[in-house]
Amino acid sequence: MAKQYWIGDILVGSHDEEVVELCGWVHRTRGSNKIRFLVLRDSTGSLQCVIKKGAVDDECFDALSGALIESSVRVTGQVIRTDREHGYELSVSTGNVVGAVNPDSPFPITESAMAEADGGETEFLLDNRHLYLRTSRMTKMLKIRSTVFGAVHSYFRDRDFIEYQAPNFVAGAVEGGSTLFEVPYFGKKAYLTQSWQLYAEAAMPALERLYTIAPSFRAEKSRTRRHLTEFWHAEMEIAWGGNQEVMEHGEALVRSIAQSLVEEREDELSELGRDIDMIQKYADSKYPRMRYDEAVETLQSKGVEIEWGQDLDYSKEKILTQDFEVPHFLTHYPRVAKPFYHRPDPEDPKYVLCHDLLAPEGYGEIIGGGERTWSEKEILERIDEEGTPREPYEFYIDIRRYGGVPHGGFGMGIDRVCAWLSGADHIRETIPFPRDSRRVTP
RNA sequence: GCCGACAUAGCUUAGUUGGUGGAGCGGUGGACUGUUAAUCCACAGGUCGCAGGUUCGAGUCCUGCUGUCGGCGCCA
Repeated sequence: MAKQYWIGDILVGSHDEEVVELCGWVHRTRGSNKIRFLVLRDSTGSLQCVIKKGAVDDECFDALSGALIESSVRVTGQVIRTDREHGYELSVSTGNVVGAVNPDSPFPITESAMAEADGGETEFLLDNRHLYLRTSRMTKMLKIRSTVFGAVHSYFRDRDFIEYQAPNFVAGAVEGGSTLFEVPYFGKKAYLTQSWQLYAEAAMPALERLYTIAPSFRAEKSRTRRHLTEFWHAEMEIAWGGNQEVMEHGEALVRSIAQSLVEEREDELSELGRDIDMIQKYADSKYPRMRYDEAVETLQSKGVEIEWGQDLDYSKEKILTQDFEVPHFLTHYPRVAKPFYHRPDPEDPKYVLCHDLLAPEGYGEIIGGGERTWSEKEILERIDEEGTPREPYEFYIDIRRYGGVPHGGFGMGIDRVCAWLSGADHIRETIPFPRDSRRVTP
Protein backbone atom coordinates (compact mmCIF):
# COMPACT_ATOMS: atom_id res chain seq x y z
CA MET A 1 0.00 0.00 0.00
CA ALA A 2 1.52 3.26 -1.09
CA LYS A 3 2.25 5.98 1.39
CA GLN A 4 -0.41 8.71 1.24
CA TYR A 5 0.36 11.13 4.04
CA TRP A 6 3.52 13.09 4.74
CA ILE A 7 4.49 14.62 8.05
CA GLY A 8 5.56 17.85 6.38
CA ASP A 9 1.99 18.34 5.11
CA ILE A 10 0.54 17.78 8.57
CA LEU A 11 2.90 20.36 10.03
CA VAL A 12 1.62 23.02 7.64
CA GLY A 13 -2.01 22.24 8.49
CA SER A 14 -3.08 20.19 5.49
CA HIS A 15 -4.74 17.38 7.46
CA ASP A 16 -6.18 18.98 10.61
CA GLU A 17 -8.48 16.60 12.50
CA GLU A 18 -8.19 13.98 9.74
CA VAL A 19 -7.49 10.33 10.42
CA VAL A 20 -4.29 9.45 8.59
CA GLU A 21 -1.82 6.60 8.31
CA LEU A 22 1.79 7.70 8.77
CA CYS A 23 4.78 5.67 7.67
CA GLY A 24 8.20 6.49 8.98
CA TRP A 25 11.03 5.78 11.35
CA VAL A 26 11.18 6.10 15.12
CA HIS A 27 13.28 9.10 16.07
CA ARG A 28 12.82 8.94 19.87
CA THR A 29 10.46 7.34 22.33
CA ARG A 30 9.61 8.15 25.92
CA GLY A 31 6.72 7.76 28.32
CA SER A 32 5.26 5.42 30.89
CA ASN A 33 3.51 2.07 30.95
CA LYS A 34 0.19 3.79 30.28
CA ILE A 35 1.16 6.43 27.72
CA ARG A 36 3.95 6.44 25.16
CA PHE A 37 5.31 9.26 23.07
CA LEU A 38 6.86 8.21 19.81
CA VAL A 39 8.53 10.86 17.71
CA LEU A 40 8.08 9.69 14.14
CA ARG A 41 10.35 10.90 11.36
CA ASP A 42 9.87 10.79 7.63
CA SER A 43 11.69 12.59 4.84
CA THR A 44 9.55 15.68 5.31
CA GLY A 45 9.67 16.23 9.07
CA SER A 46 8.90 14.69 12.42
CA LEU A 47 5.78 14.44 14.53
CA GLN A 48 5.06 13.29 18.06
CA CYS A 49 2.65 10.36 18.09
CA VAL A 50 0.76 9.75 21.34
CA ILE A 51 -0.10 6.15 22.18
CA LYS A 52 -2.43 5.69 25.15
CA LYS A 53 -3.10 2.36 26.75
CA GLY A 54 -6.78 1.65 26.25
CA ALA A 55 -6.99 3.84 23.17
CA VAL A 56 -5.12 1.13 21.28
CA ASP A 57 -5.23 -2.61 21.91
CA ASP A 58 -2.59 -4.09 24.21
CA GLU A 59 -0.73 -5.87 21.44
CA CYS A 60 -0.32 -2.63 19.52
CA PHE A 61 0.67 -0.74 22.67
CA ASP A 62 3.38 -3.27 23.49
CA ALA A 63 4.63 -3.43 19.92
CA LEU A 64 4.98 0.34 19.56
CA SER A 65 6.40 0.67 23.09
CA GLY A 66 9.12 -1.79 22.15
CA ALA A 67 10.04 -0.08 18.90
CA LEU A 68 13.68 0.99 19.13
CA ILE A 69 15.17 4.07 17.53
CA GLU A 70 15.13 3.83 13.72
CA SER A 71 12.57 1.03 13.60
CA SER A 72 10.16 1.59 10.75
CA VAL A 73 6.50 1.79 11.74
CA ARG A 74 3.05 2.47 10.40
CA VAL A 75 0.68 4.30 12.71
CA THR A 76 -2.89 5.37 12.16
CA GLY A 77 -4.53 8.12 14.15
CA GLN A 78 -6.13 11.50 14.21
CA VAL A 79 -4.17 14.69 13.57
CA ILE A 80 -4.57 16.96 16.59
CA ARG A 81 -3.63 20.61 16.85
CA THR A 82 -2.01 21.27 20.18
CA ASP A 83 -0.63 24.20 22.12
CA ARG A 84 2.24 22.02 23.21
CA GLU A 85 5.73 22.29 21.85
CA HIS A 86 5.22 20.66 18.46
CA GLY A 87 2.03 22.31 17.29
CA TYR A 88 0.71 19.00 15.98
CA GLU A 89 0.41 15.48 17.33
CA LEU A 90 -1.02 12.22 16.14
CA SER A 91 -3.48 10.56 18.49
CA VAL A 92 -2.77 6.95 17.61
CA SER A 93 -5.59 4.42 17.21
CA THR A 94 -3.51 1.59 15.80
CA GLY A 95 -0.11 0.83 14.42
CA ASN A 96 2.59 -1.75 13.93
CA VAL A 97 6.31 -2.15 13.54
CA VAL A 98 7.31 -2.88 9.94
CA GLY A 99 11.08 -3.29 10.22
CA ALA A 100 12.24 -3.90 13.76
CA VAL A 101 15.65 -3.01 15.17
CA ASN A 102 17.40 -5.79 17.07
CA PRO A 103 18.14 -4.79 20.70
CA ASP A 104 21.46 -6.62 20.43
CA SER A 105 22.56 -4.09 17.84
CA PRO A 106 20.65 -0.86 18.39
CA PHE A 107 21.05 2.13 16.10
CA PRO A 108 24.65 3.14 16.79
CA ILE A 109 24.45 6.86 16.11
CA THR A 110 23.56 8.44 19.43
CA GLU A 111 22.97 11.97 20.58
CA SER A 112 26.46 12.05 22.03
CA ALA A 113 28.02 11.07 18.72
CA MET A 114 26.12 13.86 16.98
CA ALA A 115 26.86 16.42 19.66
CA GLU A 116 30.55 15.65 19.62
CA ALA A 117 30.68 15.94 15.85
CA ASP A 118 28.94 19.30 16.13
CA GLY A 119 28.26 19.48 12.46
CA GLY A 120 31.61 17.98 11.64
CA GLU A 121 32.30 14.32 11.19
CA THR A 122 34.13 11.94 13.44
CA GLU A 123 35.74 8.77 12.18
CA PHE A 124 32.80 6.87 13.58
CA LEU A 125 30.27 8.91 11.63
CA LEU A 126 32.31 8.51 8.45
CA ASP A 127 32.50 4.76 9.01
CA ASN A 128 28.74 4.68 9.55
CA ARG A 129 27.91 7.04 6.73
CA HIS A 130 25.20 4.67 5.47
CA LEU A 131 23.33 5.29 8.75
CA TYR A 132 24.43 8.88 9.29
CA LEU A 133 22.62 9.86 6.09
CA ARG A 134 19.25 9.58 7.83
CA THR A 135 20.09 12.08 10.56
CA SER A 136 18.57 15.51 10.34
CA ARG A 137 21.81 17.27 9.51
CA MET A 138 22.63 15.05 6.55
CA THR A 139 19.04 15.12 5.38
CA LYS A 140 19.18 18.91 5.22
CA MET A 141 22.47 18.81 3.38
CA LEU A 142 21.13 16.33 0.84
CA LYS A 143 18.06 18.48 0.21
CA ILE A 144 20.23 21.55 -0.28
CA ARG A 145 22.42 19.55 -2.63
CA SER A 146 19.41 18.49 -4.66
CA THR A 147 18.31 22.09 -5.03
CA VAL A 148 21.77 23.09 -6.21
CA PHE A 149 21.79 20.33 -8.83
CA GLY A 150 18.30 21.30 -9.94
CA ALA A 151 19.29 24.95 -10.21
CA VAL A 152 22.22 24.06 -12.45
CA HIS A 153 19.99 22.05 -14.79
CA SER A 154 17.38 24.80 -14.84
CA TYR A 155 19.89 27.51 -15.55
CA PHE A 156 21.30 25.80 -18.62
CA ARG A 157 18.07 24.31 -19.94
CA ASP A 158 16.28 27.65 -19.63
CA ARG A 159 18.94 29.03 -21.97
CA ASP A 160 18.66 26.23 -24.54
CA PHE A 161 21.86 24.45 -23.57
CA ILE A 162 22.00 20.77 -24.50
CA GLU A 163 22.99 18.30 -21.80
CA TYR A 164 25.82 16.19 -23.19
CA GLN A 165 27.78 13.24 -21.80
CA ALA A 166 31.49 12.52 -22.14
CA PRO A 167 33.26 9.22 -21.41
CA ASN A 168 34.63 8.56 -17.95
CA PHE A 169 37.41 6.28 -19.22
CA VAL A 170 39.94 8.45 -21.02
CA ALA A 171 43.44 8.19 -22.42
CA GLY A 172 44.80 11.59 -21.45
CA ALA A 173 44.78 14.19 -18.74
CA VAL A 174 43.17 17.58 -18.66
CA GLU A 175 45.16 18.87 -15.76
CA GLY A 176 48.61 17.67 -14.79
CA GLY A 177 49.13 13.93 -15.35
CA SER A 178 50.15 13.19 -11.79
CA THR A 179 46.63 13.41 -10.49
CA LEU A 180 45.12 10.77 -12.79
CA PHE A 181 43.57 7.58 -11.51
CA GLU A 182 44.99 4.78 -13.60
CA VAL A 183 42.74 1.80 -14.26
CA PRO A 184 43.60 -1.47 -16.04
CA TYR A 185 41.80 -1.65 -19.34
CA PHE A 186 42.09 -5.04 -21.10
CA GLY A 187 45.86 -5.08 -20.99
CA LYS A 188 46.14 -1.36 -21.61
CA LYS A 189 45.98 1.59 -19.29
CA ALA A 190 43.08 3.97 -19.08
CA TYR A 191 42.37 6.80 -16.71
CA LEU A 192 39.31 8.13 -14.96
CA THR A 193 38.34 11.46 -16.40
CA GLN A 194 39.28 14.69 -14.67
CA SER A 195 36.95 16.77 -16.77
CA TRP A 196 34.31 16.60 -19.48
CA GLN A 197 35.85 19.52 -21.26
CA LEU A 198 38.00 18.01 -24.02
CA TYR A 199 35.16 15.79 -25.20
CA ALA A 200 32.71 18.66 -24.93
CA GLU A 201 34.84 20.69 -27.28
CA ALA A 202 34.38 17.90 -29.84
CA ALA A 203 30.61 18.41 -29.67
CA MET A 204 30.84 22.19 -29.60
CA PRO A 205 30.52 22.51 -33.40
CA ALA A 206 27.44 20.26 -33.25
CA LEU A 207 25.55 21.70 -30.28
CA GLU A 208 27.09 25.15 -29.76
CA ARG A 209 25.77 25.45 -26.22
CA LEU A 210 26.27 22.42 -24.01
CA TYR A 211 26.59 21.47 -20.38
CA THR A 212 26.83 18.53 -18.06
CA ILE A 213 26.77 17.49 -14.45
CA ALA A 214 29.12 14.57 -14.00
CA PRO A 215 31.67 13.18 -11.60
CA SER A 216 35.34 14.01 -12.10
CA PHE A 217 38.21 12.11 -10.54
CA ARG A 218 41.50 13.50 -9.30
CA ALA A 219 44.11 11.42 -7.53
CA GLU A 220 45.29 14.29 -5.38
CA LYS A 221 46.49 13.30 -1.96
CA SER A 222 45.09 16.56 -0.72
CA ARG A 223 43.78 16.41 2.79
CA THR A 224 41.85 19.63 3.00
CA ARG A 225 38.29 20.74 3.57
CA ARG A 226 38.01 21.60 -0.13
CA HIS A 227 39.06 18.37 -1.83
CA LEU A 228 37.50 15.09 -2.80
CA THR A 229 39.00 12.50 -5.14
CA GLU A 230 35.57 12.04 -6.72
CA PHE A 231 33.64 15.26 -7.04
CA TRP A 232 30.66 16.48 -9.03
CA HIS A 233 31.51 18.80 -11.81
CA ALA A 234 29.10 21.15 -13.58
CA GLU A 235 30.71 22.10 -16.85
CA MET A 236 29.62 24.15 -19.84
CA GLU A 237 31.01 25.00 -23.26
CA ILE A 238 29.81 27.58 -25.75
CA ALA A 239 30.75 28.29 -29.36
CA TRP A 240 31.21 31.83 -30.67
CA GLY A 241 32.04 33.21 -27.27
CA GLY A 242 35.10 33.98 -25.26
CA ASN A 243 36.30 34.64 -21.75
CA GLN A 244 33.79 37.45 -21.11
CA GLU A 245 30.70 35.53 -22.20
CA VAL A 246 31.75 32.44 -20.27
CA MET A 247 32.36 34.52 -17.17
CA GLU A 248 28.91 36.10 -17.47
CA HIS A 249 27.39 32.63 -17.47
CA GLY A 250 29.44 31.60 -14.47
CA GLU A 251 28.31 34.59 -12.48
CA ALA A 252 24.67 34.22 -13.51
CA LEU A 253 24.71 30.51 -12.71
CA VAL A 254 26.08 30.96 -9.21
CA ARG A 255 23.65 33.76 -8.53
CA SER A 256 20.71 31.67 -9.70
CA ILE A 257 21.83 28.79 -7.48
CA ALA A 258 21.87 31.14 -4.49
CA GLN A 259 18.43 32.44 -5.46
CA SER A 260 17.01 28.90 -5.75
CA LEU A 261 18.32 28.09 -2.29
CA VAL A 262 16.71 31.16 -0.80
CA GLU A 263 13.41 30.19 -2.41
CA GLU A 264 13.43 26.44 -1.77
CA ARG A 265 15.69 25.80 1.22
CA GLU A 266 15.33 28.70 3.58
CA ASP A 267 14.35 26.41 6.48
CA GLU A 268 17.18 23.96 5.94
CA LEU A 269 19.76 26.74 5.61
CA SER A 270 18.52 28.54 8.71
CA GLU A 271 18.54 25.33 10.72
CA LEU A 272 22.15 24.81 9.65
CA GLY A 273 22.89 28.27 11.05
CA ARG A 274 23.07 30.08 7.73
CA ASP A 275 22.10 33.74 7.44
CA ILE A 276 19.55 33.93 4.61
CA ASP A 277 20.25 37.61 4.00
CA MET A 278 23.80 36.70 3.16
CA ILE A 279 22.69 34.05 0.64
CA GLN A 280 20.30 36.63 -0.82
CA LYS A 281 23.23 39.00 -1.20
CA TYR A 282 25.13 36.32 -3.11
CA ALA A 283 22.10 36.07 -5.40
CA ASP A 284 21.71 39.82 -5.92
CA SER A 285 25.25 41.17 -6.13
CA LYS A 286 27.52 41.69 -9.09
CA TYR A 287 30.74 39.75 -8.70
CA PRO A 288 33.85 41.95 -8.97
CA ARG A 289 36.65 41.11 -11.39
CA MET A 290 40.35 41.49 -10.89
CA ARG A 291 43.22 40.74 -13.22
CA TYR A 292 45.99 38.47 -12.03
CA ASP A 293 48.47 41.36 -12.10
CA GLU A 294 46.24 43.41 -9.84
CA ALA A 295 45.92 40.46 -7.44
CA VAL A 296 49.69 40.09 -7.30
CA GLU A 297 50.08 43.81 -6.58
CA THR A 298 47.43 43.65 -3.88
CA LEU A 299 49.16 40.70 -2.26
CA GLN A 300 52.56 42.35 -2.46
CA SER A 301 51.15 45.50 -0.87
CA LYS A 302 49.95 43.30 2.00
CA GLY A 303 53.46 42.00 2.41
CA VAL A 304 52.82 38.56 0.87
CA GLU A 305 55.82 37.07 -0.89
CA ILE A 306 54.77 36.29 -4.43
CA GLU A 307 56.50 36.57 -7.76
CA TRP A 308 54.83 37.27 -11.08
CA GLY A 309 54.12 33.99 -12.87
CA GLN A 310 53.39 31.97 -9.75
CA ASP A 311 49.94 30.44 -9.51
CA LEU A 312 47.82 31.70 -6.64
CA ASP A 313 47.64 29.00 -4.01
CA TYR A 314 44.92 28.69 -1.43
CA SER A 315 46.66 30.72 1.26
CA LYS A 316 46.97 33.63 -1.17
CA GLU A 317 43.39 33.23 -2.40
CA LYS A 318 42.27 33.45 1.19
CA ILE A 319 44.10 36.70 1.77
CA LEU A 320 42.53 38.14 -1.38
CA THR A 321 39.00 37.01 -0.50
CA GLN A 322 39.20 38.73 2.88
CA ASP A 323 38.46 41.99 1.10
CA PHE A 324 35.31 40.68 -0.59
CA GLU A 325 31.84 39.98 0.74
CA VAL A 326 30.71 38.24 -2.44
CA PRO A 327 32.44 35.92 -4.91
CA HIS A 328 34.92 37.53 -7.24
CA PHE A 329 36.75 36.65 -10.43
CA LEU A 330 40.46 36.54 -11.02
CA THR A 331 41.32 36.78 -14.72
CA HIS A 332 44.25 36.83 -17.15
CA TYR A 333 46.74 34.52 -15.46
CA PRO A 334 50.25 34.20 -16.95
CA ARG A 335 50.29 31.51 -19.63
CA VAL A 336 53.09 29.69 -17.80
CA ALA A 337 50.73 29.09 -14.87
CA LYS A 338 47.93 27.47 -16.89
CA PRO A 339 47.48 24.32 -19.03
CA PHE A 340 47.79 24.28 -22.81
CA TYR A 341 44.12 24.52 -23.68
CA HIS A 342 43.86 28.10 -22.39
CA ARG A 343 44.00 30.62 -25.21
CA PRO A 344 46.79 33.23 -25.00
CA ASP A 345 45.49 36.80 -24.97
CA PRO A 346 45.96 38.21 -28.50
CA GLU A 347 46.59 41.63 -26.92
CA ASP A 348 49.40 40.28 -24.76
CA PRO A 349 50.31 36.60 -25.17
CA LYS A 350 52.11 36.57 -21.81
CA TYR A 351 48.62 36.04 -20.41
CA VAL A 352 45.82 33.61 -21.11
CA LEU A 353 42.12 34.40 -21.37
CA CYS A 354 40.96 32.62 -18.27
CA HIS A 355 39.11 33.18 -15.04
CA ASP A 356 38.69 31.63 -11.61
CA LEU A 357 35.73 32.44 -9.42
CA LEU A 358 36.64 32.60 -5.74
CA ALA A 359 33.94 32.16 -3.13
CA PRO A 360 34.08 34.32 0.00
CA GLU A 361 34.25 33.15 3.64
CA GLY A 362 37.44 31.25 2.89
CA TYR A 363 35.82 28.66 0.59
CA GLY A 364 38.12 29.47 -2.32
CA GLU A 365 37.90 28.52 -5.95
CA ILE A 366 34.54 27.26 -7.15
CA ILE A 367 34.85 27.88 -10.90
CA GLY A 368 37.75 27.66 -13.31
CA GLY A 369 37.23 28.52 -16.93
CA GLY A 370 38.15 30.57 -19.93
CA GLU A 371 38.57 30.76 -23.66
CA ARG A 372 40.08 27.75 -25.46
CA THR A 373 43.00 27.66 -27.81
CA TRP A 374 41.12 27.00 -31.02
CA SER A 375 43.48 27.12 -34.00
CA GLU A 376 45.59 24.09 -34.92
CA LYS A 377 48.77 26.17 -35.04
CA GLU A 378 48.24 27.68 -31.62
CA ILE A 379 47.26 24.44 -29.89
CA LEU A 380 50.36 22.62 -31.21
CA GLU A 381 52.51 25.49 -30.04
CA ARG A 382 50.99 25.37 -26.57
CA ILE A 383 51.19 21.58 -26.26
CA ASP A 384 54.84 21.58 -27.32
CA GLU A 385 55.86 24.45 -25.07
CA GLU A 386 54.26 22.62 -22.15
CA GLY A 387 56.10 19.41 -23.05
CA THR A 388 52.84 17.45 -23.17
CA PRO A 389 52.81 14.44 -25.53
CA ARG A 390 50.58 14.97 -28.57
CA GLU A 391 49.29 11.40 -29.03
CA PRO A 392 46.53 11.29 -26.41
CA TYR A 393 45.19 14.60 -27.69
CA GLU A 394 45.20 13.79 -31.38
CA PHE A 395 41.40 13.91 -31.53
CA TYR A 396 41.42 17.22 -29.69
CA ILE A 397 43.88 18.72 -32.15
CA ASP A 398 41.96 17.28 -35.10
CA ILE A 399 38.79 19.13 -34.10
CA ARG A 400 40.63 22.36 -34.89
CA ARG A 401 41.38 21.30 -38.47
CA TYR A 402 37.70 21.47 -39.45
CA GLY A 403 36.16 24.84 -38.91
CA GLY A 404 37.58 25.89 -35.57
CA VAL A 405 35.77 28.76 -33.93
CA PRO A 406 36.32 30.85 -30.81
CA HIS A 407 34.80 29.05 -27.85
CA GLY A 408 35.18 28.58 -24.15
CA GLY A 409 33.67 27.16 -21.04
CA PHE A 410 34.05 26.57 -17.36
CA GLY A 411 33.93 23.88 -14.70
CA MET A 412 32.23 24.42 -11.38
CA GLY A 413 32.83 22.24 -8.35
CA ILE A 414 29.27 21.56 -7.22
CA ASP A 415 30.30 20.09 -3.89
CA ARG A 416 32.33 23.20 -3.16
CA VAL A 417 29.38 25.38 -4.03
CA CYS A 418 27.21 23.31 -1.69
CA ALA A 419 29.81 23.57 1.08
CA TRP A 420 30.07 27.33 0.70
CA LEU A 421 26.35 28.08 0.50
CA SER A 422 25.41 25.68 3.30
CA GLY A 423 28.26 26.91 5.47
CA ALA A 424 29.70 23.40 5.86
CA ASP A 425 33.01 23.03 7.67
CA HIS A 426 34.15 20.38 5.23
CA ILE A 427 33.30 19.55 1.63
CA ARG A 428 32.53 15.94 2.53
CA GLU A 429 29.56 17.04 4.61
CA THR A 430 27.83 17.90 1.35
CA ILE A 431 28.12 14.54 -0.43
CA PRO A 432 26.51 11.24 0.62
CA PHE A 433 29.59 9.04 0.40
CA PRO A 434 32.74 11.17 0.32
CA ARG A 435 35.87 9.82 -1.31
CA ASP A 436 39.28 11.08 -0.35
CA SER A 437 42.82 9.74 -0.50
CA ARG A 438 42.30 7.57 2.56
CA ARG A 439 38.68 6.54 2.34
CA VAL A 440 36.68 4.58 -0.21
CA THR A 441 34.27 2.99 2.27
CA PRO A 442 31.46 2.65 3.00
C1' G B 1 54.97 13.58 -1.16
C1' C B 2 55.58 16.65 3.42
C1' C B 3 54.31 18.51 8.57
C1' G B 4 51.37 17.80 13.08
C1' A B 5 47.89 15.32 16.42
C1' C B 6 45.08 11.32 18.18
C1' A B 7 43.60 5.85 19.30
C1' U B 8 39.92 3.56 26.60
C1' A B 9 32.46 -0.20 26.43
C1' G B 10 28.00 0.21 20.52
C1' C B 11 28.64 6.02 21.03
C1' U B 12 30.85 10.38 23.86
C1' U B 13 34.50 10.33 27.38
C1' A B 14 37.27 10.51 32.85
C1' G B 15 41.51 7.96 34.35
C1' U B 16 46.56 12.16 39.10
C1' U B 17 53.81 10.90 40.46
C1' G B 18 53.15 3.59 36.95
C1' G B 19 49.76 -0.02 41.81
C1' U B 20 43.62 -4.93 38.97
C1' G B 21 39.52 1.00 34.55
C1' G B 22 34.70 5.17 36.29
C1' A B 23 30.57 7.92 34.16
C1' G B 24 26.66 9.77 30.65
C1' C B 25 24.01 8.10 26.32
C1' G B 26 22.32 3.68 23.98
C1' G B 27 20.54 -1.69 25.45
C1' U B 28 17.89 -5.13 29.06
C1' G B 29 14.49 -5.59 33.50
C1' G B 30 11.38 -2.71 36.84
C1' A B 31 8.38 2.06 38.56
C1' C B 32 5.53 6.08 36.58
C1' U B 33 -1.22 8.46 32.43
C1' G B 34 1.49 14.44 29.05
C1' U B 35 6.73 13.37 28.17
C1' U B 36 10.23 17.04 25.17
C1' A B 37 17.86 14.45 24.83
C1' A B 38 11.54 12.56 30.17
C1' U B 39 12.73 11.01 35.22
C1' C B 40 13.97 7.22 39.11
C1' C B 41 16.04 2.07 40.57
C1' A B 42 18.80 -2.23 39.02
C1' C B 43 21.61 -5.23 35.45
C1' A B 44 24.66 -6.46 31.30
C1' G B 45 28.60 -4.50 28.38
C1' G B 46 36.25 -3.40 28.33
C1' U B 47 42.38 -8.12 24.97
C1' C B 48 42.60 0.24 27.16
C1' G B 49 44.40 -0.02 18.26
C1' C B 50 48.53 -3.99 17.24
C1' A B 51 53.62 -5.87 18.38
C1' G B 52 57.81 -5.48 21.24
C1' G B 53 60.60 -3.15 25.42
C1' U B 54 61.60 -0.98 30.57
C1' U B 55 59.64 -2.45 35.49
C1' C B 56 58.09 -6.53 41.05
C1' G B 57 53.91 -4.18 38.42
C1' A B 58 52.05 -0.48 32.22
C1' G B 59 45.63 2.39 29.99
C1' U B 60 49.79 5.47 31.94
C1' C B 61 56.91 5.41 30.24
C1' C B 62 60.00 3.95 25.51
C1' U B 63 60.37 1.90 20.27
C1' G B 64 58.09 0.17 15.90
C1' C B 65 53.65 -0.70 13.12
C1' U B 66 48.59 0.16 11.69
C1' G B 67 44.44 3.26 11.41
C1' U B 68 42.11 7.90 11.71
C1' C B 69 41.93 13.14 11.95
C1' G B 70 43.94 18.19 10.92
C1' G B 71 47.03 21.09 7.65
C1' C B 72 50.51 22.16 3.19
C1' G B 73 51.52 21.86 -2.17
C1' C B 74 47.86 21.20 -6.50
C1' C B 75 43.13 22.01 -7.92
C1' A B 76 36.89 22.47 -8.71
